[in-house]
Amino acid sequence: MPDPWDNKQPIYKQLRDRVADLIMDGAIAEGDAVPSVRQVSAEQKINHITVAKAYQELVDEGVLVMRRGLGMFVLDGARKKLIIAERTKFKEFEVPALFERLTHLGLSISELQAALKEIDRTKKSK
Amino acid sequence: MPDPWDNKQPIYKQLRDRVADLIMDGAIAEGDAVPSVRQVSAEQKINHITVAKAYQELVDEGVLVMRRGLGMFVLDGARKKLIIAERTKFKEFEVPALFERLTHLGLSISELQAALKEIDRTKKSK
DNA sequence: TATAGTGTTATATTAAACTATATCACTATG
DNA sequence: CATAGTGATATAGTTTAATATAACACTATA
Repeated sequence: MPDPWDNKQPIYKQLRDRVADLIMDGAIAEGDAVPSVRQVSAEQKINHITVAKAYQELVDEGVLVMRRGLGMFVLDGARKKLIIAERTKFKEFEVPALFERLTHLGLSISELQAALKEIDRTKKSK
Repeated sequence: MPDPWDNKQPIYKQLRDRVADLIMDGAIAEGDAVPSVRQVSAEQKINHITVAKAYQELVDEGVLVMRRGLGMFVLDGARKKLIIAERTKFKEFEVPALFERLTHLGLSISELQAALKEIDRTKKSK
């Protein structure tokens, strides 16, 4: 398997997004510890400072809290908070950008809808 | 007005996308010259090498051609070629990523559709 | 009280993107 | 043929991201 990182965004940003997704999905529950900096660093073969930088972003967002000597933990209420914040980002920036993209490509909203439903069917049937 | 560049992608990539959009929209017609490297460099206050790098990508894609001493020109058939290539990128990569994004945010395809139509109505009524 | 596991900090190095300045080769036009 | 407008090239410097290596401070536990 090739590296799971693309070069369109810094690794620490991608890692932050990944952890945020896991929290929003409930795969990492509130109160739980997030995988340790050293563990992620070793498993993903990336520098521990890169991992710490990703976690620090989530600390700044009020999603994670650091307990000295213990690790980083998901705060209570973090899941809802994250989803609200990400939905706002989505509607404010990503949806308008998507609309522009459709316009330039000469594609309709219906065509996008069809493509999304196609993926939905594919996922459900496995 | 702040800088029209975001920091999520290198400037030369963003510039390449902008020019590609102009060509797909027909704002720059086939056979026309694209704004000169020096002109863009001066207007946007970015280095000329950054501009040349953006244009070079479009040359490599078979969209632009360089005529020594004259400038860079949009090739015949480039518009259609670009639209086909960009639509492929869209369906192969962007739509699946969008589907995942919706899943993580707990949003439905219908909700996205509604948000897009809202933008559509806003744009049409101006 | 060692030991191992947390996150943090410090130093040095590499690579990519971007910048500033200057110069070169080619083309059309006065 | 001089001039101004093309893109390309060369040199050197800054910034950001990421790396490698080492050491530090704190916490739980054997």
